[in-house]
Amino acid sequence: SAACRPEATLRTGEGATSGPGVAGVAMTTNAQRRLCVLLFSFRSPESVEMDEIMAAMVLTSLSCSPVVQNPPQTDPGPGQTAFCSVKFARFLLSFIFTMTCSYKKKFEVLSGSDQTQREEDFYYAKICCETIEAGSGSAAGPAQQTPGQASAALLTHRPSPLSQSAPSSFWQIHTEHLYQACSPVQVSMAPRSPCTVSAVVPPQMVKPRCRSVSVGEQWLQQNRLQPMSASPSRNHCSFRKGRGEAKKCRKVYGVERKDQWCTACRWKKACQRFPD
DNA sequence: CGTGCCGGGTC
DNA sequence: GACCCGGCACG
Ligand SMILES: [Zn+2]
Repeated sequence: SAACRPEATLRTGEGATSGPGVAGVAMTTNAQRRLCVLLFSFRSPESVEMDEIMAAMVLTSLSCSPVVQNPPQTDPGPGQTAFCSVKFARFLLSFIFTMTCSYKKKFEVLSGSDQTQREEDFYYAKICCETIEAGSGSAAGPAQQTPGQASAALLTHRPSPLSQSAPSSFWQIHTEHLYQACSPVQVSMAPRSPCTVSAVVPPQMVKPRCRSVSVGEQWLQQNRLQPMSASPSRNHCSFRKGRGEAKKCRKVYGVERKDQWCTACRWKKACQRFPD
């Protein structure tokens, strides 16, 4: 019922990603809001402008989802939390897409099939968030396999004392390539919530391939310890104007569609739709 | 040079 | 308040 409802169904391009365009991204969140599912497929980008808009929307809804929010453990303040979640969401998206891209490429090489024309292949990524219990750090086992699916990657990220800005929770990203099924495929979500997402997958038979990567490594690399150079302020988050690398309304919508910018951007103020 | 946006306007 | 813009700091 209302246990799970799609938060966004959209198309996105290379905006928040790198590599080939991404068409059709659907996102759902379960009742406990601990699990998030991205369903997407690839294709060659056509309308780059539209794609970038949608990519920004995916980012927004993903970063707003409690799956990516920082659990109220250390409570670093509202501003910092928002910053971290947006940044982490951006990182998750690009990581998932690039990883799926490389998997897709590798599969094409191995199978010898040119799949550039195949834009109906659907992939999906489960993003699980389990708050860490004191002591036992072992999370529930990998997501159960469903007929018609093969594991493309199983990613995990565990918090380390070095990762200050990373959410202090257990992360499990499970991306899968859907094939073999001819008609609507059911994607099961959390065991408790009876939420399902259906997608039409082309009839096709290929052999599955597995690989696993660690998302924690890259996250830590990209968010190395803050330089913390001679800074007069003793406040926690006092990084200066480092021009946060985020697509703002101007770059997303373009100057010609200025009427779609948020009011802050229209008034040359700090963007409030895509904050850093 | 394009972009983000602070400070400082006007109505 | 809403709205506009010069000018500067980034990359
Ligand atoms: Zn804006």
